[in-house]
Amino acid sequence: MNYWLMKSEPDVFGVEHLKSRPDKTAPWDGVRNFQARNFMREMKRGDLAFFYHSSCAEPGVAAVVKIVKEAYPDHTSWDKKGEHYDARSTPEKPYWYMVDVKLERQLKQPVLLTDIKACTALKNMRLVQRGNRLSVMPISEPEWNKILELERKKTK
DNA sequence: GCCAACGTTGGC
DNA sequence: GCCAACGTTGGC
Repeated sequence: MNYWLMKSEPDVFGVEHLKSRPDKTAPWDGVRNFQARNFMREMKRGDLAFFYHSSCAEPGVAAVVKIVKEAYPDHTSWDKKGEHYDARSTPEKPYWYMVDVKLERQLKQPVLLTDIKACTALKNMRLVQRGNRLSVMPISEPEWNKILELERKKTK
């Protein structure tokens, strides 16, 4: 099993949106970055990911989600009227992919970016390295556990 | 295949 | 809203 972190802007699609979806499940569409796409294609059903809120007042990990459907073509890429349209992608030759995620649980207290930055054990995370802009990234098991530990500490 | 210009991300 | 840092594009 692998661990991941996936970023989304809560104003556009946050944990609250996911929660309100049928079966608390939604496609992770709109990723238009090769590295992020490739990571999504490596995801396996049952993998866990942190749902990270970016570009907001308090950026940080807000929830745990589970990958419930492995990578399949992102149909928003051939919707000409949509925001995520890309002429290179067609149903015959898809260019971009997405996975389905299901809300596992919302964190009792979000683990904020400031918390993560303050934690020496998490120094090597891609998330906190300079100029990081990747929206989907792998996380090591120790890092995964450390973040959950930070959650427990905050909840106390 | 290099690299400048451009657009985007995302924290502050 | 600013701007640093990065990925992508396109001219050569």
